[in-house]
Amino acid sequence: MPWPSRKRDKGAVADKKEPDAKIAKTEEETSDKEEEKSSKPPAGSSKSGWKNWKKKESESGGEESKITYCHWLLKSEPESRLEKGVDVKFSVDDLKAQPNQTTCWDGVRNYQARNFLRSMKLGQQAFFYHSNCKEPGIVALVKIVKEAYPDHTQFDQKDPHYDSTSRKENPKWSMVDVQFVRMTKRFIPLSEIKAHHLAHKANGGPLKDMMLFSRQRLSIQPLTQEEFDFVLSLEEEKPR
DNA sequence: GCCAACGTTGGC
DNA sequence: GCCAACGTTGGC
Repeated sequence: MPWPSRKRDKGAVADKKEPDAKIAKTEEETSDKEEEKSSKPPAGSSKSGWKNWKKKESESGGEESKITYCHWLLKSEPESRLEKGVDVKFSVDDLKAQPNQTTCWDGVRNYQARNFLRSMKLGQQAFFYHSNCKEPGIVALVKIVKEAYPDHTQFDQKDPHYDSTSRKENPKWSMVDVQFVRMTKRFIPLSEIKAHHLAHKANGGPLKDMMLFSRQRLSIQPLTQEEFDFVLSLEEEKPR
């Protein structure tokens, strides 16, 4: 059976040493300029949360457009779907079944998403999101266990994400390795996140600019600390 | 399965 | 560089 491929396994193994990540420094034209990097490695964990959300806009001293991202949301399809004859299904259960519960996040073929991938730092946490399925939403927490390095599937003609225009000397696409951390205490549906987003947009709140809604098709999205904390705090609430 | 959103491609 | 055609994503 075809392996999941959207982002999947195959070589993952976190501590395998790769010659290193030689990210091409190409600077492909990117379609955006956002991305900012964080810098503090350990993503903390959260808890508390959103009590400080209000300050975000006012603080940041003088430049508020300098948002720092240190958390992520990774979309993956939990239901089977063929892409060039290969099943791209990769659910959180598939992730948990990997050696070390770790996988390489390959197959990303969008420049903006790739750039975010390249700015990910070791130890940062991300939400594992199920998309294109009956119940879209967040199911688990994962963390970055290996920073960006060339995505080998771009050179594999049999891979659905093969890119004939990419050269080994200067790979266009990158991937990171991510490891399962834990399931969220409950499934956090998109509908619920969206309801909060709409409310925050109207009245202010941490989710008012969440990329899930402004860049709906991006498969790799950054979250601010406030967004991450707020969303995570939802796991403590009763499902509505 | 439909279709809106939106990224990419390519003619000019 | 503009923009229409086209392809993909992903909610519903």
